[in-house]
Amino acid sequence: MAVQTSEKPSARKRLVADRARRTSKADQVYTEIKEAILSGALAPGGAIDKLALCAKLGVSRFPVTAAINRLAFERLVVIEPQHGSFVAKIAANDVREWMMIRRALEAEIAAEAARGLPAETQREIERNLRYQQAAAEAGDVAGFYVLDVEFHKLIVDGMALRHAREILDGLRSHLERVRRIALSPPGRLPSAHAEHKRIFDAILSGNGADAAAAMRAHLDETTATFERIAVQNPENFIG
Amino acid sequence: MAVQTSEKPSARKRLVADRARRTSKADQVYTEIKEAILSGALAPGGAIDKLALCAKLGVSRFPVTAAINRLAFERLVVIEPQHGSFVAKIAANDVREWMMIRRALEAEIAAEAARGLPAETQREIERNLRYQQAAAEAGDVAGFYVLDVEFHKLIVDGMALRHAREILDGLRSHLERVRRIALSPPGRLPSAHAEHKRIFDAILSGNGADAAAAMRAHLDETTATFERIAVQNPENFIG
DNA sequence: GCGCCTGTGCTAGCATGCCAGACGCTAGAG
DNA sequence: CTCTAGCGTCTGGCATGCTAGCACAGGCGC
Repeated sequence: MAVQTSEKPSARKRLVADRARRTSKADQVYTEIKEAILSGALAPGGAIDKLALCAKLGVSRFPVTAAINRLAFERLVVIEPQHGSFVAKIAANDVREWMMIRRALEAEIAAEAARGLPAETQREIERNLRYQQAAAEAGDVAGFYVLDVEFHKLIVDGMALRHAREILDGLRSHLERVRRIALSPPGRLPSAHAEHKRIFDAILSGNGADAAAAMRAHLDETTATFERIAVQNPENFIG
Repeated sequence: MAVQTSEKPSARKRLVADRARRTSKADQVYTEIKEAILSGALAPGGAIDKLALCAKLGVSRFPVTAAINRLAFERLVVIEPQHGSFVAKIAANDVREWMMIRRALEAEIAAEAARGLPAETQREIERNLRYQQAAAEAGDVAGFYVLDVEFHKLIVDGMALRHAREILDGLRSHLERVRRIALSPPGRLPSAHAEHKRIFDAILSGNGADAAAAMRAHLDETTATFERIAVQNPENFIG
């Protein structure tokens, strides 16, 4: 089926940089499935039909298998040999542990940031905080969430912490599934914005302990929100 | 043809648990290569010859490709499409970041442990500390290292933190490569044992802040050791 | 009527063959 | 002598066919 219309090999230019940019089919399938899991289109515990995916995406089983293996590695899917692949379920205990890890890491990073954050990053965070305020005042929950995620990423990226960034992204991808179940109440927005501002001010003041404490307080609030979601939607959780 | 004397179908017991125990060829290859990388048999920057591995392990390219993909996912190897697969190099900056993440996580866990560690775990740690003392007095660097790793794992496992355990194992696998380059000087052993004991005592005392501080102090010392290794063996590092 | 056994339809795991891209060497042109 | 174009060879990416193991259901013996 899949009619491979191979284009002309025209340009013989050696673009080594393209190697990084190049996106394999396996990558595309990976992104596709991950998106579906995070958005909830594939429900926790649901089976993943490889052949249907092959047909839908017009690729062979190889890229699909590779993608699912990668997702299994980051614990978003569970592979049962000779049986099937399933979207991982969410345990309430896991949510607590993920948030504990986030708290430990981000508090440490906030303390580190207090010892010096690039000026460029500072400007970006200031802009982000202004947008947060606007979104909070408008009651734009979805918009605020995007800014919220960006705020946390800006600090990590500003400190050029590649590995911490990857770990936190992995945690967030799990937590994102929980958040999808129920958005925070609009009333939470102004306080979240205030907490973010407190973190940023502490970082600017150069007091690492204060910055860490502010980050801890903020993430403890977030954890409480997740707990509420779990309590109010027990059908989506195990344990 | 080949009369497969299928054993007695007797045992009809469905051992679902076996599914988890089952080890695929890809798993075996993965373990094999990872071991080679961590032990230094495959040097940083070195090329990985897939076909040689296929021949050596008597499998086709499929399990090897899957294994290398997994290793690339945890950043132990780098795949350059249409070019080759190489053992990841070690950057001095990465070592600092890995240790920062360890410090943040393990300090948090120590604080958590101070709020209550299972009695069984306490006994195991006490035993471990006695062995540490013996190894330190005997100047058994290699033996002490095994106990050192076990000490840190015991605390995490005692708190039943699966995800933190995985993250820390991943970090340790990277750091293990650095440590292989140069073992700690024997003179470090008694102080390391003393630091471990201080951590454990703080945990038992129930003071979370003390436990976290003790863990931080210990890991800062360890970081200093890594820094020395990097300075004394610049040829093994980039950046 | 009940339970074990076997057949059937699924799955993931694996082997293999082919393709396209990236290097490196060499030969030929300037 | 130098530079470049081209070809050979190596690599990873992908498609596809086959194997083995699990689950479930229906048939056979009891």
